[in-house]
Amino acid sequence: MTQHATRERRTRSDGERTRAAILDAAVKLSTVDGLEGLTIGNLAKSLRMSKGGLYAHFGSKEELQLATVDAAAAIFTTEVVSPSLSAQPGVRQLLAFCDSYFDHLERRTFPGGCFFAGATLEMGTHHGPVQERVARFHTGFIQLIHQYIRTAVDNHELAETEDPRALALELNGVLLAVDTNFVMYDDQTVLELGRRVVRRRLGVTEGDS
Amino acid sequence: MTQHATRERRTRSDGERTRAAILDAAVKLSTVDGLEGLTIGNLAKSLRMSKGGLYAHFGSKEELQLATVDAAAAIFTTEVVSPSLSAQPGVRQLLAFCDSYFDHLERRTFPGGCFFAGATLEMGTHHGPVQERVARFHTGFIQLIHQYIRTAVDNHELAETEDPRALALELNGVLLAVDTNFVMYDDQTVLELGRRVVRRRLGVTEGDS
DNA sequence: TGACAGAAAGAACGACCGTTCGTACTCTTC
DNA sequence: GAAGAGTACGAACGGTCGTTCTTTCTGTCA
Repeated sequence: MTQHATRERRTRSDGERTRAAILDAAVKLSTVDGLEGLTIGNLAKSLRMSKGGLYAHFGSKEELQLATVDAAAAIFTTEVVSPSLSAQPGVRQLLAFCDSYFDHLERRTFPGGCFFAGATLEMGTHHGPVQERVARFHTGFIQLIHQYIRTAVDNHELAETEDPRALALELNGVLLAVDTNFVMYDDQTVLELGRRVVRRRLGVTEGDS
Repeated sequence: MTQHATRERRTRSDGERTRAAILDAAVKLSTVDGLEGLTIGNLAKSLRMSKGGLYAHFGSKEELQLATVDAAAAIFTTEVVSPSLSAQPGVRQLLAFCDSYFDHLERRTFPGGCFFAGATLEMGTHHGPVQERVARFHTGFIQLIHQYIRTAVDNHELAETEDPRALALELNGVLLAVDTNFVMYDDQTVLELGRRVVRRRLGVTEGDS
């Protein structure tokens, strides 16, 4: 029995670099035009390469979309989830999550605002593998928020009557509303408003890190 | 000087009926595929008419999109705004607005969830006449919420320290989060959760109409 | 009733869509 | 350095996009 029983595709170092560049452009383009509005032609043009060349890395548009979701998830994890994980358990983690979210909007990580705000709404009614991938990530980060809230309740930082599901919905809502307003009106002040609203809701007094 | 100095296009009664049918289908299709994802071919097919026939009513896709936004705005006004206008001034109007919003989601007025939640996010980065039309409507209903809040503060139903802009952002956020979850997971229970959250935030006790 | 204009069909246009293919180049490995 | 596989190009495919045009039909009104 040979060691190539299941033939694995070995990628070359230059190919790996190109693939990363493609996904970087794909994530950015899809926050502007949506995951469905993302086209091979536009993507190729923005990278100054041929459409055929793209198919050396992705066998179909759906594969490209799936990889784009994963790439966006990785960026979101680095910029928003990770900072919250390394904060003090409880309310500080909730605060870090929301603040990091506003920060990643402010520094315009994605030119079209939050990738997942757009993707969840866009793919909500488009059932299939791409929707499932988006939903799985969305579910994951909502559950993370739930966990932060339960910890905060256990730590007596939040009232025992606090319903994790309700508070998570409220926080998720503030993030969505801030994103929508920021993108539509290019309004910087809504970021500060969001930070204030979150602090007030979590009972965090000014001066806390 | 003749009475036809500026030639006005007079629509026939059957044409008016068709136009309404087109817009009805266009609104529904665009909540699923987006305003950009809406195509003349799909629209014609769903109406069992020809693409050419559509151009008797709309000279371009942009005209169609603008008319679609207006048609959606009219439906939204009827189903969500009007019920709130006829409620008692103050908190009851805020409550009526949110409740009517959840109701219009629940009865699936639009198959893809809230038209404007999708349209604002989709058109946010697509500058042009269509975005302006969407933005104008969005601005209008946010300002209506502001007004409701100010009235509620004047009526001492809400604390004087309440910041209208902040509360409007919170309520807008809850609506957006409920819509997103409802569309993505087809989850009925999130509607009831949204109703509870809004009531708690507005300090409305159970039993109020 | 006849004339006119609106409504609708259907064919056709160039452009772009996702995808496939044959070919040439180049990085990696023996 | 030769072999082989990954990388990339560019042309081409059928299909759909938005749009235009010509033609036929029909509601409206003098």
